[in-house]
Amino acid sequence: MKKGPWTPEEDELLANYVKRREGEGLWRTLPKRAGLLRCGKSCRLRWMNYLRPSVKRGRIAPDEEDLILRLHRLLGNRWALIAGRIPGRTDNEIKNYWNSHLSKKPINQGIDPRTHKPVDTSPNPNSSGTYAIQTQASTLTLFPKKPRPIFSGSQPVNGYNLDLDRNPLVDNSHKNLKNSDLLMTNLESGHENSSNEEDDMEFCNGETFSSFLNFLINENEFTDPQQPNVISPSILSQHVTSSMQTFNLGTVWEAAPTSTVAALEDEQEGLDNLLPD
DNA sequence: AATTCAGACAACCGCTGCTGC
DNA sequence: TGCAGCAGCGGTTGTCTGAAT
Repeated sequence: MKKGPWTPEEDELLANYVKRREGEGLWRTLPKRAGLLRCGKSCRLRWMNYLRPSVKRGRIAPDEEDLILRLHRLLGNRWALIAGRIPGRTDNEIKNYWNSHLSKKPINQGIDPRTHKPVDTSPNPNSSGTYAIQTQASTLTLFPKKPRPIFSGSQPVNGYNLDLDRNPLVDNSHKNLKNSDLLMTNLESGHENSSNEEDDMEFCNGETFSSFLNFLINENEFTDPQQPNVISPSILSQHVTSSMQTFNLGTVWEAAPTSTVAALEDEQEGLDNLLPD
């Protein structure tokens, strides 16, 4: 089994085979059929990241860079999802570009590239829990009208512990969702837990998710002009309400009342435990 | 000219989730 | 319900190339 860089001859063998024969898929048996001394995984990666006709070569344009930054702020290191929004770019390419270029930009601006929030190493006695609001859109406060547990156990998202049983951002008495990642996950999956017979929720499809993501990318609509790094709950709740109408999200989501957001801001204690080392 | 170093990118590896049996 | 096979994902490592010394 050969490893390392691909030769032009190997590229030609693989590309010709995929184009002329069976297309993508059946990667495990493809190398033997195509006459390649590579593992199927390597063939798939080479095709997806380099040989596929739709792959765009060349430098990342400024508008693409801006889009990557915005999507990363929303989605974290979910490179495949980000790549899906940028035509011709692969997850590997975006990941590499982020690690070698973009991750340094926020640092230079005093922003943590992982959380997209200001780096503040000094203790802040006046933080009063607003840290929760400043941890990017991940604190977007949304929950179903008919609350129910969807996730259990620990699930690190963007470097934060989202253990629903211990996470002070989660109102466990109501099992409300208070994280856009959870929202995203449910939007993407179409919500697999909707088999409950008393379930009258309508979960959106991928197209709706795509539209909703487009909507979220326009970050300026969510931010307070006086605090550009802070998602404004009031502005957000207005837009979430409108998004329910615009994207036909049905009765699934409603914005948290302002009082809930205020209550969150009082839950400073224990937040430090959520921070990554 | 030779060597070292850092950046960019390609490729690998381990893991997860999905699907079919 | 459990298992195996598979595709896909994200973190990590390897390789190449050009600049600096």
